[in-house]
Amino acid sequence: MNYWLMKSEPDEISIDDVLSMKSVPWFGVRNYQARNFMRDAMRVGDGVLFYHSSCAQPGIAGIAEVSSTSYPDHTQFDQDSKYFDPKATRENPRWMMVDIKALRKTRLLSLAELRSVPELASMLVLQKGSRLSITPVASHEWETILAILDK
DNA sequence: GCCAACGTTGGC
DNA sequence: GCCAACGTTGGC
Repeated sequence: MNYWLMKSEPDEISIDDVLSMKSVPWFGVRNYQARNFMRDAMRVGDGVLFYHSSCAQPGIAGIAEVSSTSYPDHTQFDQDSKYFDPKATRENPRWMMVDIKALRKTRLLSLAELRSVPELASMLVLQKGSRLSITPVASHEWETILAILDK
């Protein structure tokens, strides 16, 4: 079992939005590293820290899980989508996605608070210049965060 | 809105 | 394969 942190702009999809649905297809990822994580490493049941980014209060907003293996992101074929990719074909899809299922909303564990916890200093999302929308989370980081949230 | 940091593109 | 130019991310 692996753990992940996945960023979402709450203006687009917030933890409340995801909670209101059984599962959501994580379309629109257009970064190879992030795609490779979904395609090669994600398994059904993997834990997900749902992170709100590009907003007034960035931070972890909920807990989710991976609910499907990867499959082609249909928006790459849709000319009307902002995620359309003219170089992608149905025979050779370039972008993949998984489904995500929200488990619960948490209190907002802010970026500032994450930075204040020494055990979490290794988190990829906290590294300088980190922009990846999907990053692996070490099991000790996952457990530390759950312990903080359950306190 | 600013801007540092990063990823991608494309000419050579 | 190099690398400058460009576009994007995302905190502040």
